[in-house]
Amino acid sequence: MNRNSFLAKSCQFIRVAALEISGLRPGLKRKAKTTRPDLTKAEAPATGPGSEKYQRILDAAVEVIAEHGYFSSPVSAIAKRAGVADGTIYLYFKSKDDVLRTAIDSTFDKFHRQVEEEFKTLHGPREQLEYIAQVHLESHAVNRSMAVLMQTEVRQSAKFIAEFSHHHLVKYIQVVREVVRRGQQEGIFRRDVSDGVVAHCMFGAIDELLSSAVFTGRVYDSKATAAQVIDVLLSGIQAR
Amino acid sequence: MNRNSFLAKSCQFIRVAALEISGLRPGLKRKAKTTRPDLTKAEAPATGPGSEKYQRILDAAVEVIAEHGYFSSPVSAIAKRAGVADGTIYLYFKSKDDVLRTAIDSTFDKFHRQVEEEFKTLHGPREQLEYIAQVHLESHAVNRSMAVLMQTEVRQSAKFIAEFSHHHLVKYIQVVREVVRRGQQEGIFRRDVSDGVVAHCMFGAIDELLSSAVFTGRVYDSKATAAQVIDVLLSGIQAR
DNA sequence: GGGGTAAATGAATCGCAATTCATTCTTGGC
DNA sequence: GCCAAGAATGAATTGCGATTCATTTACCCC
Repeated sequence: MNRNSFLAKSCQFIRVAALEISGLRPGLKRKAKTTRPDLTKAEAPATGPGSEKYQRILDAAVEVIAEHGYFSSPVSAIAKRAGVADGTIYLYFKSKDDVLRTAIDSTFDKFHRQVEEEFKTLHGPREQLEYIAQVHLESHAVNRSMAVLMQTEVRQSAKFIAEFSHHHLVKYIQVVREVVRRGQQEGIFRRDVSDGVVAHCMFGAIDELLSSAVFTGRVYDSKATAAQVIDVLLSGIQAR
Repeated sequence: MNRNSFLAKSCQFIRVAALEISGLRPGLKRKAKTTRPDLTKAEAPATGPGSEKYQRILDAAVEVIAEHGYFSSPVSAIAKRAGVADGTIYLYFKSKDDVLRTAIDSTFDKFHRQVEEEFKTLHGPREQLEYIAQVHLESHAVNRSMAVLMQTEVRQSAKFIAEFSHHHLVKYIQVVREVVRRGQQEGIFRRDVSDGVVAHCMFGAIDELLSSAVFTGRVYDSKATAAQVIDVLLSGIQAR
């Protein structure tokens, strides 16, 4: 058996077909004529991180890789889904690795920025933990493909993924630990359990809920579920 | 960059060298002469699941895949680690997939048998949950490579892995849910949280602790950690 | 010690897929 | 309309790696 025989080979034509119809395939696009002239590298450069094609490739990569996994997703499949030629991807990214890395990085960055922003107005350990849990659980609804990717590829042992994505996870845990520690100092959380253990428990519990939702395709009410998880966890760690 | 450039190419010679020295390499083995005659297919058939070589290949596969990941582990690397020729692997297994599948299956089976056995004498929801948590956390110490494998490959999106390993996870969750439900009926656990949410939280929390231990290489006291996790969880779900 | 059987070997096959690059298209200025 | 310059293309290159199979080796029985 060769290594791709377990790949579902279909399903991709749908989106490509959609692109064809909407006239976004290169060589067919005509309507974009007005978008470039008026903004001179201030907004959307032709090439580079800001361009529309750059984003399209990233999105396509996330979708394809979520469906088939990194190693079972040929660059050609990503290119096809994005509606560009294989070689075009290398005008925007250094390598196949680089596409995945970029996608994951930007998602984590967005998460951290969001949390950081909210923390400015949201004090109180309990509320902060609730907020994190909720955003984490909501990621499913925000971008299902990305959620799948996070559940599957981020834990890969492939060195290049493991190394850089580890930083992001550590950062998440770090944030939760600090909140927990502060709660302990303020006397609202019990002090006889390690903040590290609590942080990992929280991350793990939420991640597993998300994971199960992702794999079974089940949909849930992220607010209600987050509330339950946090309720159990906080009841478990509140000072008596 | 080609797809294996991130592979560490070394480290493998150590075990192979050990095999060479101990004379286990085929063509060098002489001492095994007495082991076969006296047991006529009752104990260790030459080929087949019981044989020593079969097990050696499985172990080698687990180690190599834990180090490099499934898709970055050529069959030739597994063969080398096991001290057999590439082709030999296909005398014992249908394909590369089959080797991994077998390894994972047997580990899960062992876990479930162990839990089932212990449940015969261990009644009481609290004790049962504690036991599961402990065995789960101990898996790290029992076989580190296998623990790494479980953390990395089982969650792969590669269809052939996802499909069959999903059953095992579902079974784990099922067992925990039943214990929780019984606890709720007996009135020791609160009834306003879903048994499913609790089960996923427990699995997720433990799995994440394990995962972090596996990735950071940190060692911990599995009994003490299990106690903390279960303490938090049970405090969180105990009836008030 | 010879012959048959089973096990093991590893070089050769065959197909796939990352990356490159010579060629073609597009565009904006003249 | 014509001409660079920059984008985009996709066929060709290249190398890897799963699997096969003709050949070799080990072992047993007579």
